[in-house]
Formats: sequence, structure tokens, C-alpha cells
Amino acid sequence: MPELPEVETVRRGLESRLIDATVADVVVRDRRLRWAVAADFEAKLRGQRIVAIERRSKYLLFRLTKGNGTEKSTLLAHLGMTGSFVVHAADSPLAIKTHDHVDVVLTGRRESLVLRYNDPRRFGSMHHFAGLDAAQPLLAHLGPEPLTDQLTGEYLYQHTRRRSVAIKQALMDNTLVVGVGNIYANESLFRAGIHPDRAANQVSLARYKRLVLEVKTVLTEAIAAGGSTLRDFVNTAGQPGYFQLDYFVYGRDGQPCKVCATPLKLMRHGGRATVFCSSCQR
DNA sequence: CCGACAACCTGTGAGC
DNA sequence: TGCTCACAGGTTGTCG
Repeated sequence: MPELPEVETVRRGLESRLIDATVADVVVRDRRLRWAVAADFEAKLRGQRIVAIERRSKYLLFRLTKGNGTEKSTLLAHLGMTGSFVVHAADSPLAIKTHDHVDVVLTGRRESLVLRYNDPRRFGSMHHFAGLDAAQPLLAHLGPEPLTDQLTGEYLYQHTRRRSVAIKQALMDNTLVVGVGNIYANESLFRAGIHPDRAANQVSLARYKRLVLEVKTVLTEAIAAGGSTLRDFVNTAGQPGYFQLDYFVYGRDGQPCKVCATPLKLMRHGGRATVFCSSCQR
């Protein structure tokens, strides 16, 4: 389901309802996520108050405190391919659906809430750890955030000089830059006019500058649209996205390029579909 | 260090 | 209607 814009959409939805709520209970129905949910997960979370909800790459970080506020910890969650968080009022009918794996029951300022995690493919994950630890193994090797000044054309150029992989694959490498998944890699390469199969070390500095501009633009547009609507994406109110981002290439193989009408081509990089225009992208 | 590929899972849609 | 197959937003781990 989620790429960075979707995760950011979820983060904003959760933030609007869960700040200052306190964990009253945790129910884990299936511990078998990407990594097994720790045996002491429920106990660690009970009594914690949510003070902030942040995002790093496609991870959500719920910042927590307990007691007088000096004891800080973090709930780290990833939605994988098919995970979703939906906030329910605790007193409304709550039929358990297939793949509703985790409930976090929260005492809010006005009403009791249930934060429910559903994930059919179970590629998502949940961890609780002490502190705000940037050294957490899952976070330690992540590249810069795309929507910060840390991502520049110069940065990408410098860090791809010895990389012969296709630019498409480099762009999706989380150690180089985070948050660019398959959809937005396809879209930003099209917008930048760069052939997805071009070796990363054969892309000029000028073209990396253009690519960075397009990555930032397409991600920003998608966030503004509330996350793209793809299959089962739902926001934290349980509603599907209301806006289908107007894709140039993603999912359009065989159809005419919206710029030059050349039929779009399909190829694969690491098992992931790449759609491109052989005329517009060089 | 780099790159290729398998693995983790279930659901859905296409084709027969 | 029902079966089989390919494929789907992500990331880690292993091997050469």
C-alpha cells in the first residue's frame, strides 16, 4: 500500500487524533509480522502516553512517555506493502476483520479510541524500544529524507560514482535515499526524462539535479493529494484516498505516452515493474 | 564494497 | 464457476 506520501498521510491522520492519548491496553491477535511482535510488547506499551508521531523513511515513530515524562521510548511501526492503521471510537461496534492483527486501546482526552492495525501480507512490523534511538538497527542505515535539503543533485551524483546499477534501482535503494518506492521512482524518472535502465554512474550532475527536483515535486504533490489511491490504501479514518494521482507511466504499459503518444514500454528491475517512454526518456 | 536474487505473505485479476 | 498463474505499494538477508 504505502509509499512515503501514503505513510505521511497516515502520520498526519494519527497525529490529529492520538496526541496525548494514553495506552490503556494492547491486544495482539497475530504476532507473526515481518518480525515477530516481541513477547513483552503489550506490557511495555501499557501506560505510555503518545507525545508525538514522527516519520522516518516509511517508518512511523510514536514517541512515548510514562510517568513524569522523563522516561522516553518509541513505538516503531512499518506498514510493509499492505498494512493500515485505522482509528475507531472504542464504543462504536468494532467487528474484528480478517488480518486485524493489533489493537492499541487508548484513553483520549474526550473519548476512548482503538488504533487498529490490519495487514494481510504481514510485511509490516512493530517494535518498542527505549529512548529515541537513531541507532536502532532498522533506522541506522537509512539515507537522507527526500523532502529535506539533504537530498540534492550533488549528493546523488557523488554517491553513485561507483554504482553501475540502473538508476531506477539506485533511486529505490534506501541507503542512498529513502522514501522513493516503485510508483514514484517510475514517475520521477519519466518527469526527469531519464531512461530507467541507464547506469547510475552514467547520469550527469545536471540530470541528477533535475531528477531531485522531480522527486521532490511528485512526492509533494502526492502528499497534498492525501496519498494516492492504489488498491487498498485507506487513511486513518478508514476511507480510501479520494484522489487518484494522475500517473504518467505507472501501470500504463502499452498505453500511449501522455506527452508524445509513443506506446509505453515495460521492463523489470529486481522483479519490480518499470514503465517508461523510450522516446521521452534517454 | 557492489550487485543479483530469493524470501517473507495473502489477495486479486486475467486467462483458460 | 473454478482452477492456475502472475503480480502487487517493501525490505532484509545471503551469496558470489
